[in-house]
Amino acid sequence: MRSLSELLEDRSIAKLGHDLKNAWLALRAAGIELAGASYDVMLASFLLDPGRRSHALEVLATEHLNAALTTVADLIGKGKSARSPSDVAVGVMAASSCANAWAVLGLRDRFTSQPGATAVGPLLERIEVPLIGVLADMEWRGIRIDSDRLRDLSKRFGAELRDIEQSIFDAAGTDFNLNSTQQLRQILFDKLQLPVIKRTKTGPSTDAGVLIQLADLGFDVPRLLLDYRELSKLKSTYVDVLPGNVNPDTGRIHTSFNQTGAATGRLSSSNPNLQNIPVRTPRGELIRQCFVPAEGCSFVVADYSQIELRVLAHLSQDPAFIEAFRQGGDIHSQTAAIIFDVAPDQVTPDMRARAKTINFATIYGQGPFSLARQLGISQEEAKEFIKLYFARFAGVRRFLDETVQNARRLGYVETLFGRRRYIPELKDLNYNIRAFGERTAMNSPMQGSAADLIKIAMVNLAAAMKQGGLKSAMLLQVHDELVLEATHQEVDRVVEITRHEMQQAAELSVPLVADVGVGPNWLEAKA
DNA sequence: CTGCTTTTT
DNA sequence: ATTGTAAAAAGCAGA
Repeated sequence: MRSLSELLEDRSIAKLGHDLKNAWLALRAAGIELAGASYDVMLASFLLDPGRRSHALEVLATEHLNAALTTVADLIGKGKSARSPSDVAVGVMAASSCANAWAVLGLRDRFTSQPGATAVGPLLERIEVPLIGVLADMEWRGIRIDSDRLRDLSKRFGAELRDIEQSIFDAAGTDFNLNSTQQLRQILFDKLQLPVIKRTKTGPSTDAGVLIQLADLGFDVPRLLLDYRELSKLKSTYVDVLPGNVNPDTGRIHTSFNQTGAATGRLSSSNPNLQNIPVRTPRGELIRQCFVPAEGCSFVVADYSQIELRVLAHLSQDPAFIEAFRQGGDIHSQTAAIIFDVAPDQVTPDMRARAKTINFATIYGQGPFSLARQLGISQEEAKEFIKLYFARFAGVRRFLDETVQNARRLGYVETLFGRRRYIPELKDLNYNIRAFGERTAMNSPMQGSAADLIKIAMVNLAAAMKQGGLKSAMLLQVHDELVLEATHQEVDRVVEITRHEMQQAAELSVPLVADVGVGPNWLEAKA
């Protein structure tokens, strides 16, 4: 019989690590299927305090059990000099594994008797632990890409890049490293004497906002550079890298979904990150088109509509907001009609755009200064606008104020389902840190509740598809969106089940709406 | 390794 | 008195 680590090398989808999901995948690679999980120390730690730096077993064991565990890195080394786990003597590995098992049991006892344990229990049992297997299945299945098309894009982007590069050198009158902000500063602000718009800690900023302003003043180098930056980012981060992420055994890309990555309760994705695939620009769309379903399948893409604003409406119980969502239709237009006190059909595109901006500003706890910048109005006007907004949505103002007050008193905020996030910054003596804490306190319940809702939907959807004996499956989660692969036969059923499970994840004071689309690639499936 | 910049929701 | 929008991952330059 072959060792587990040999099997892992065969099927690198199963990554060595100490979380339960990776163990699940490793066992599957070895031909052993777990029936389910009952507890996960890492997830328990995450729910008890999502803000802490590490939830690694050895760190938790040191802290709570005063025990020093041997890590995988201790045994095989790190980075390029790392040896294969199969080189470690069986006895050594066994001893380490036993110590780990002991630590898991000790930590579980510790955690279940801890003060915050009552709040954590249901989240762990009903959401996070059931989600482990769902995510393991998604990672295991992976997603297909059109590598030929990406290589073609790489050539095209490369040629374009060389042209732009030459134009910039001509316009600047000298060659330099376009990727070096230091050299760029010298060209822009010393040689060409362009005005400094904004500073970073280390010198004049050259970020996109600055370049746009300089381009609007009629300067060529910043205009060309914006194009260069977009092209270069997309090529080096996505177009050139994604084909190398294809697993040779499966022909698909297997990302990792991290369940303890974001303090709000959102998932994160890495190796590669498939939650930040471009879409905004025409070139971004070309990249999204390269994500394609298996032969004989279509993508089904389901998006929650305005989930964070709906959560806000529910949590705040603001009557105007709730009524707007119950009416249905475009929420930003509805908001505009309420703020500007006009009939819904009298809302102009500009009014809608302003309403949309301030709706987002509210979700993020944004102040008048940045709202003014975004809307292109004075700070005074922005203050008036915010005043008007909160006069119409007094319930939202009250809710946000109470949330911050309670957070100061209790030290934490909570989502709809009791997921906590501690915010020590609220007590900091530094004004900036405190203001940051206040924004965190306002945003986390909304972002976190939305994360809870889609996780519940995912667990229920996986169960429903299994129940229905469907071959189709979830592939990706992108915060408010699910990407599924459905056989042509099953497409209609998958669309309906997905919509149903997302919309019925919980009963709120406003309807939950999911928009579902079908298509031959990720771009075109998005409704 | 840190800072800057960019990508997504 | 003082900044300035929440949450991530990743590539590149330069020390």
